[in-house]
Amino acid sequence: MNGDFESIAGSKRSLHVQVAREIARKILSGQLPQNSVIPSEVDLCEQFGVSRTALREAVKLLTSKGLLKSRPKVGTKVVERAYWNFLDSQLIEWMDGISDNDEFCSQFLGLRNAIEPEACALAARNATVEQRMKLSEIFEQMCDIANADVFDQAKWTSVDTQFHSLIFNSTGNVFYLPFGNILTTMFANFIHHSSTDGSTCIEEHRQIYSAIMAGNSDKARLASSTHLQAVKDKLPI
Amino acid sequence: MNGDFESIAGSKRSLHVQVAREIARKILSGQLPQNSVIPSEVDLCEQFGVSRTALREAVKLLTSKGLLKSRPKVGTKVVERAYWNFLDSQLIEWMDGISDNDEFCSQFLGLRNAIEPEACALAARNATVEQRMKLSEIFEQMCDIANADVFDQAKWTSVDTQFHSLIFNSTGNVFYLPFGNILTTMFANFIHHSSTDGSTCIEEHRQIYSAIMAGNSDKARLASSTHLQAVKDKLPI
DNA sequence: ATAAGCTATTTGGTAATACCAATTTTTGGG
DNA sequence: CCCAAAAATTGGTATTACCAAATAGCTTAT
Repeated sequence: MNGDFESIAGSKRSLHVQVAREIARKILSGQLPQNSVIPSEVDLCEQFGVSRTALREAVKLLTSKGLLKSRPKVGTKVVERAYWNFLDSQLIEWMDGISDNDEFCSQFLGLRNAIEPEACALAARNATVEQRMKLSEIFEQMCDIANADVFDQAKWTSVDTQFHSLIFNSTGNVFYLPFGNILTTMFANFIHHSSTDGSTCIEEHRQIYSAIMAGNSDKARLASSTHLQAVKDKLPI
Repeated sequence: MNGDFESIAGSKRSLHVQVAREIARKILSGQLPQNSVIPSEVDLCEQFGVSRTALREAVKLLTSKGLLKSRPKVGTKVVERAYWNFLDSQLIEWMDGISDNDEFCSQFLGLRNAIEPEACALAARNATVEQRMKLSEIFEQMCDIANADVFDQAKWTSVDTQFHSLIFNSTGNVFYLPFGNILTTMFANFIHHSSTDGSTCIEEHRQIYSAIMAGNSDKARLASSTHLQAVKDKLPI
């Protein structure tokens, strides 16, 4: 029984996910270089102290995220970074502590900058009646939290996440759907809202909300851009 | 031996991927409804004529793409569509023939519209010297193909894919990397270039290329938007 | 020197078994 | 008759052992 095993077996999640996370972090951190061949299945089984089945499931998981590629006889290789699926929520979670947090959040904002204004514009045009009703409901909650005497950070993050996710879900475009989950993951793991966010952001959100409800896509796009610019100004870099 | 088995065993890809594809397509087409519980592992093993291990690997693969979620005793459930990762290349491939092709391409263009202009702008600012050299090389090839006596559609698609992928890789932002693969997958599976594309598009690509090389991000963004508008005008819807 | 074929290695796939956790059913007391 | 505790059932989790397929690199024969 080696140390690696204990640390893995003690945790909660299913075994192969834990093994996958360990390997993923070694890849993401560069400890296992791109194009290098990782140890054979049996070696890794010994190293992690798990069965071959569990390890194989882990390798399959990483293969599906574009981190590994297996071939008989050759072994399992780390594929080039260009093929890693950074738009996978689980992979994003695994990034925790790997790269500089501020830089990572800044890059994510670079993605939001492209996606969200357009998503808001599409939502203004395509949101269903049910989605508009739900958005109203969520916005009401945002107001309540922003106007409360004591600012509840956890609640704000939750509602903020729901607000932006619902917009992605209201675009009527399947390719925008995943961004809701990515945003949720980022908010939950990397982005820490300050206590002043509620009061200052509520007007920006109101602009987005009103434009979408009014079906004014240009105004929605603009309001989203403005909001993201404000978010950017708060970032350390 | 039932029919399902034969059709799967005869194919090329690894077994669990084939099983995963079968199940995925049933989910994507709505044949297995959202939130429904799929048959138990042993039942599915019989149905597909594969071992429990192979089926489990398939389920794991689909879980990682957000299509399924397993819990002991409860069984394996199809999760809601909002959680499906439509930004996964393999999932996109599996969509073939499921939804209306023109509509699907149109929606994809809706994504490109958001992402690519910003990617071009970032690339203009952040591309390394090596990346700029590589982009030059690719653009040269585009010109050659466009100016050739007979238009080679396969070559054009290949080079066009490389051109756009390289731009995503040159943004210096990890969240833009996966779009290169998504675009490659879409070009290979869904988007069919007409023979007139080469001659008409080359000037648009030149605008993008020049702006990036000149480090003019605003011009790059605009050139990309113009190009995508031209692409849109060619779509049937 | 070269091409055909062999061999060892590494992943791919199957089957049997034990285990654990959640739900459902049974059972027994009030 | 009701309710709660305990037992059986069910379905995913994990391990083990074994065989098949693929292939890089060596060997051997021409």
